[in-house]
Amino acid sequence: MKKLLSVNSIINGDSADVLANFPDDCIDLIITSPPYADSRKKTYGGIHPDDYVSWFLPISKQLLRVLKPNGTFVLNIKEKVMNGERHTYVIELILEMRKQGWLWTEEFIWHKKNCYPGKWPNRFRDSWERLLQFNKSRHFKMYQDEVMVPTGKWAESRLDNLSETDRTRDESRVGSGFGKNISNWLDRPMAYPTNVLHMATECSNRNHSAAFPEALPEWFIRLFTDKGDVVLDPFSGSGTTALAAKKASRDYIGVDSNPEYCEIARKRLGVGVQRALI
Amino acid sequence: MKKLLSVNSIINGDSADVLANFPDDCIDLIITSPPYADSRKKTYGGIHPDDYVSWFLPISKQLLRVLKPNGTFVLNIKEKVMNGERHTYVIELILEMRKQGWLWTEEFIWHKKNCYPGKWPNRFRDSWERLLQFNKSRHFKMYQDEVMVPTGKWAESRLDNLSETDRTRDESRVGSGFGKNISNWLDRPMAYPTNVLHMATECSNRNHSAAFPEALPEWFIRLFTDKGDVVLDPFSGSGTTALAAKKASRDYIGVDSNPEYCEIARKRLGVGVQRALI
DNA sequence: GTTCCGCATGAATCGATAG
DNA sequence: ACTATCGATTCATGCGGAA
Repeated sequence: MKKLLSVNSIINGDSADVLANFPDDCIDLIITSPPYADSRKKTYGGIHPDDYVSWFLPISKQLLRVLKPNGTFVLNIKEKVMNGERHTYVIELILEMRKQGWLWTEEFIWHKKNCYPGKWPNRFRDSWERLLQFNKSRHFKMYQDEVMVPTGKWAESRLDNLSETDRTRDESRVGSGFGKNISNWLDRPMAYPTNVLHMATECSNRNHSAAFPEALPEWFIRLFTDKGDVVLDPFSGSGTTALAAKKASRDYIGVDSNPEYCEIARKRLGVGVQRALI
Repeated sequence: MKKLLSVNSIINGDSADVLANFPDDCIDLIITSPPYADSRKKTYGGIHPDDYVSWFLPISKQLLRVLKPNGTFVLNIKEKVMNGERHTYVIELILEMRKQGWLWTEEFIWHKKNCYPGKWPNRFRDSWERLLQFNKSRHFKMYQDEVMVPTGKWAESRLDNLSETDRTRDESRVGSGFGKNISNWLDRPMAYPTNVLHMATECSNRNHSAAFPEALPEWFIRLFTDKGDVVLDPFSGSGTTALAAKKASRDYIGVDSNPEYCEIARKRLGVGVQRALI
């Protein structure tokens, strides 16, 4: 039976099941922030940390199958604290995914500049998350020029004509790799970024829990795909990844088990249900 | 046989052997940056990544024994790239150390603002390292007030008259949590830091190559110890940890297998060989 | 005394070449 | 085939000398 791929749509269903109907090697970039262990119970059912790896492995197996050989999988994840310790399910997951055939190419750090407030006697606020990069082969697409940033303070301090306000505003843009007035940068020296991304979390009070800021998938989409490529988010939630893909003229596929989230995502994307054959 | 502890000294020898002669529960804080896998071949012999875990476990076993129940172990480490992938020895080490009885309390990120330059087709510059916090029990000493930092907005609003150079210097102090002119901060709002530390590596030191900047051990020493406590670095190298401990009025013990590094460290510390019984 | 600029210096990584 | 060595690439920082 010929398998079908629904492009530019948000599909309601369990990721493992939905992905099983996708053909092989059809996705250019997977970027997702899966439900964290034992959190968001109301919407996803709450996977216990001890069960997290065995829950995720069937999905990552499908992801490996549907990803093109030169594609990339970016997994946003962070381990919970349990009994005063960081749980080990994330690092166990890395080891198990490598056994499935994934290459663990890199670990980016997402530094959340405005992380959740709070105070505990034995731990500071958690202001970073992992962005694990997995690949199917060592030869994957990467367009580094798309995410270049202005050089650091060393160079900026020698640009006398900039006002302090301008400089501050520009610095805040450095993290995302691109602002709305890129023209300001055209005459500035540019450098390649590092594997630490400085991005503030979006604290919008929508009906859904915002997993990550739009700038995050946008950055990886520009880095790892061409226009017209297919971007998949197997836990699309409110559709941030899909929206970033659409804005960047990429095709998107979102999958989520929660029908209400799917509706919210479709509204944000301004689409009904479209189907296309490949 | 009663075991002896040499306080305020740099001991030349293999860590596992030297530590075996320490009494139980005598160290308040261990902070170290062990030789990274397959690097610094000339001075340490170069441990192959595949052998790293089995090489380190006997040492971590001794460290667990000599650490006080309310003490802390901070391990600075980062995995190498091998065959296009991040090697897994660090995350395997975490799992194995937990089997030894260590609690993996937290993972701090050291964001190296001035990381090594370079360009590759499939990877950006690596600008962060892990600072793994291990403990013997859930009830460890922690003095959060000692590392509070000024809140973010002050630079823009209150210090407009400062030159860019001055401001840059002040900002660089923020990462360490304390500068030489703390008086400047006294009237500013202070906040607790997060688990991301922004520190530049010290790159222009002539005689010795320090693994990490002095501000790094200084920060953890203030956070996890009282004055008079004993700080151990089982891979002391040029003695940066010991120097930070001495400046903070803590006792120190450094161990290094390289006699020349031991001499450099002793010179920096301004000591010969002192022995003290406990 | 400031400010500005030049320069050396890194816990790096890849791909090609040589044994 | 598999390992060891080498050249090319690249940029934030702090120091020292100059304006």
